[in-house]
Amino acid sequence: MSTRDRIIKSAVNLFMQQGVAKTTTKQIAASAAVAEGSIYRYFPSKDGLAWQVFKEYHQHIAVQLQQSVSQDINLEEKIHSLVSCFLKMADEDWLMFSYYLTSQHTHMKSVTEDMLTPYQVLTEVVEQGISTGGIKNIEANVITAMVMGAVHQIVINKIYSRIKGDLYVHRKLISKTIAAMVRIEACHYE
Amino acid sequence: MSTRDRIIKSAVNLFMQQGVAKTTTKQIAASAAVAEGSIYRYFPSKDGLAWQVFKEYHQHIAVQLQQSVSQDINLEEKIHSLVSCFLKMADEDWLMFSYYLTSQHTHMKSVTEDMLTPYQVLTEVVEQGISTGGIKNIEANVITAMVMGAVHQIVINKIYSRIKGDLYVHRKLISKTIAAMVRIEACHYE
Amino acid sequence: MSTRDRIIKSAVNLFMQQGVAKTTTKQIAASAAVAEGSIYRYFPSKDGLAWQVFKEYHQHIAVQLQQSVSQDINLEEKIHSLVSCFLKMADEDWLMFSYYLTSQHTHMKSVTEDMLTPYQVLTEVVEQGISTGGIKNIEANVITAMVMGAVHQIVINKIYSRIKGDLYVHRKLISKTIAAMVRIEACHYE
Amino acid sequence: MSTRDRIIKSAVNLFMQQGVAKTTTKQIAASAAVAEGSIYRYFPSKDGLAWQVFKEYHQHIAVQLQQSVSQDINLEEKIHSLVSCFLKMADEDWLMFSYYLTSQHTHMKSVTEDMLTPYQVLTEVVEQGISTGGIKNIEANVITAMVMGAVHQIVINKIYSRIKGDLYVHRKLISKTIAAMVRIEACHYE
DNA sequence: GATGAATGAGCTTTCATTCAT
DNA sequence: AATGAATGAAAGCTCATTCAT
Repeated sequence: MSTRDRIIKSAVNLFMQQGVAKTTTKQIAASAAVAEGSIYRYFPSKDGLAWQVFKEYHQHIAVQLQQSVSQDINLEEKIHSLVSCFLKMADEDWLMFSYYLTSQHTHMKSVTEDMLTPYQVLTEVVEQGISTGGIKNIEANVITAMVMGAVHQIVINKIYSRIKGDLYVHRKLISKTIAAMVRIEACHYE
Repeated sequence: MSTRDRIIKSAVNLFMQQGVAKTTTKQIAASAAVAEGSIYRYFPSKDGLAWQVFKEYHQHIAVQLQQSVSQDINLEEKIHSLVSCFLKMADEDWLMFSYYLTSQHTHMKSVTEDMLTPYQVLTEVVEQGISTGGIKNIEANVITAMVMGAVHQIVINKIYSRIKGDLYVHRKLISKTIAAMVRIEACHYE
Repeated sequence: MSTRDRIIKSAVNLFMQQGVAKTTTKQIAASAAVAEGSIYRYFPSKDGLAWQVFKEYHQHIAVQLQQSVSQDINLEEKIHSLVSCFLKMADEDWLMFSYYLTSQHTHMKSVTEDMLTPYQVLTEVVEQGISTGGIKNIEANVITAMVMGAVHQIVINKIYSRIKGDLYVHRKLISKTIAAMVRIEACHYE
Repeated sequence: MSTRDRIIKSAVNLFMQQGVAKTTTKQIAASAAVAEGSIYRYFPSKDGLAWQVFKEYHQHIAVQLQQSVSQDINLEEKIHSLVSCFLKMADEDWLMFSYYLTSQHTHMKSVTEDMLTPYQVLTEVVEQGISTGGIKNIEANVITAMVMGAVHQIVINKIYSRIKGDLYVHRKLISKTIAAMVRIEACHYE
């Protein structure tokens, strides 16, 4: 494990336990068994470290999601692929995944238009669904939000210990539920 | 507006813009037009202020949600009441509401069993639905998570400017979608 | 007990336990059952209170000591009177007395020439002893220091719990010891 | 001179002039020509610094006193050794010595049983004197207090400018006086 | 005389960052 | 590449003091 990776792992671990602000560079250095100064050879600052780690993983997730649906044609298949991919990633690197989810609010302002995001991948799938007629409801942003939230909260509730064990086992139920969500027809506002 | 309320409003405003850690007591005091020391007459510390405000509003939401469903018998009615109440509260006090949602991760560890939470209110409604047969799926915790997440994300995406305008207008679509979610039957795991 | 006296008693009590610096006006007010602001009706400041109380008691001791020897002619009688008076005062108002002794270092710089001090009273007795021939040693300041220190330390060691119980019972032994001290002849420095 | 020693010297100097409470860490840092933060690399806090310096010197004195009498057999010799050692130390490092004496009241509560103290060394000498018959009076704690006080006050009165110049020159007179003190026979209390 | 909320200067302490080694 | 002592800006917080009631 490289020095850089040791720093990342130690940092994310501490960030999750205490938050970025309450985590000191001294703690990170001690946990990674490097000198405090060494952090600055790989990252511009503590906040820069927090951001860079978020950004890399954020984009990693987006790429994985995009690849997971690349072969699918059918909407239901796409949903299943996305959900499965998402849950598998959460199970496989729980530390990074939970850090990604809980630190979103902090970093979202810094996400620029040119970056590929999970939200964009999902939006694209939904919009394709609308254009091909599989999705009747035309309020894409509301649907997309609800779908994304539904899956996110599964992970968040595991962080809060309201759900235990691997999440991948729930992929069918979750996919089915989401399939039902997108099938809803548009409402006429009174 | 009392000194305490001025402090709360100024603090939450700054917390939302910069996060708790990056907000200084000096800023809060200046914004509330009180002396820095006055913060400590009403709150034990900056973090204590952040927690207390979260806690009060968290419980306020729970109570409002509980009241909103108290008259309903039908499951669909309950869902509609909860969704409407939730969205109305978000629209009415957007500042507090968005602070509540974005600071959840920080404060959830400190929530004790004896506190009434929105999650509890929703869980109760879902479990009643299961026991009365309206909900077929018996994985209450997964359903509850997805439902909660779906509604939360609506608000979060407004914070991220992915959704614009009042949220209350979407109550019918959201309620209908959630009604569809809970109607899903249980899956048999392979 | 007047408000002023309640403040003094509470303050001195706290000063002894924690030192003047670590004692807050809030504590004094709470202990004296008055409002914080009321302290300032009787004293100019916290440090002013500490000083004023010291000064009053310091002079009170000096006056008592002076009176105690006013009738005595014989040197041994004078020593016995001073010692007895000193010990009796310590026993009678232990709180004030121990405050006086332990806070001396802090306040000594502020003692002006015109104030009557215990040290002056003792010096006078010693110098009379020298001039009447009862004391052979002419290094008055060294003798006086040693005599004063011998008696002081009795009280200090009670503060440190190295001596227990009333001090007045030791008056004979102490007087006798001091009588022996002043009887020492001068040394010729090599 | 090491960073730590520069901090100690500057701190003690300021503590003597103004007291610990009125001395700021800024002043210490400026006087020692180090950054404020550097104080905390060597000491846990300002009070911790005050205590640690006291403790080290307190124990240093105790060790020196113990060594000074280690070769002596005769009681009078012991007294002379202790007095000479004590006065020499005062003359040699006046700053530390006067800090030690004036800050005793503050720190005495924190002295634990396992620490070697000057008081213990003196007590041992007195008790040996009693057991070997050189000291008739069996109230060891009263004698010890008086002897200790007599020598302390010499130093204190120099702090108060009541005595000028080196103290070591007075060693013969002081030793002789103390020898007379311990020779006093016990009193029968009426 | 008494109160105690409000003040704000100034304190101790922390800690991200630098840089000589 | 790695170190960790030194830095010093800036933070949270305290608390003596004031003053309208």
